[in-house]
Amino acid sequence: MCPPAMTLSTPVPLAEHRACPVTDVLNRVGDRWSVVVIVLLGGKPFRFNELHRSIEGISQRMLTRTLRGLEHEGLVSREVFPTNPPGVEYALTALGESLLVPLSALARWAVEHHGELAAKP
Amino acid sequence: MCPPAMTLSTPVPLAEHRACPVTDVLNRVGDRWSVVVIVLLGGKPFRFNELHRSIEGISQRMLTRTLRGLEHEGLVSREVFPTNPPGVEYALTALGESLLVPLSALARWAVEHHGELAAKP
DNA sequence: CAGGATCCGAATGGATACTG
DNA sequence: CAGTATCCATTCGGATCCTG
Repeated sequence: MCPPAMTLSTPVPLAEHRACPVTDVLNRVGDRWSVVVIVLLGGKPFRFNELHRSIEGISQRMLTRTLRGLEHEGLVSREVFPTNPPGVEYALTALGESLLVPLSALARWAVEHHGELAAKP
Repeated sequence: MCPPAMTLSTPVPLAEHRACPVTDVLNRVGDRWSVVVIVLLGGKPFRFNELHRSIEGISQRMLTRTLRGLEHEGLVSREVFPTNPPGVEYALTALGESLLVPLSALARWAVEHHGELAAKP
């Protein structure tokens, strides 16, 4: 399968059938926290605990894992300042910023149509 | 937290602190198959087994569950034709179609920047 | 054809305690 | 401050068998 767009640009690495780009991106960013982090970092760089305080409900472990994941995928950069106590600053990379665009569109849809989705109970 | 956009429109149902709209939407649609199904149905209505054949790798159980979820959230409609053998047709609702728009933007980003994401191994 | 019902392994994610 | 290390519950999702 895979969205129409793919048929335009597909060399397709059949070797080890990787899922289609869309599925792949969602597997990387579609977890519980990644998008939240990206959107926050879209506003300004954050320090670790600053992020921790800003994201309600996230555990320290998950924040670490999420950041490591995003960093490792090239969406977020991590800079260490060897001050005392040490400071670490996270920010979006250029790639991360580019992802922020379509993500913002999705966020807009979310706030606009949020009420129309049926409740879960 | 929650993206800037939220501060513009937030009545906030504090009662039972539901996550922010963005997180909520991602929890509903950010699973393994929902987006794929939505994008496919964006092209035309599908019958059950037609979908099953079109989505490589999905199990019958997951297709059912995904469709039930989307239907129950108001993103997909389900119409039964009491023919013999019976036919069931799935299509996007108006809400589903509206979601397709930002999703397409994300899909476009995916196919364009797919190669830039670092590999996982 | 379009599913419902079970079973089970794998991945996700929270809580907690400890560290340079 | 910015993590790492464990432990454990829940969820996700595939495989398989069965039905109107």
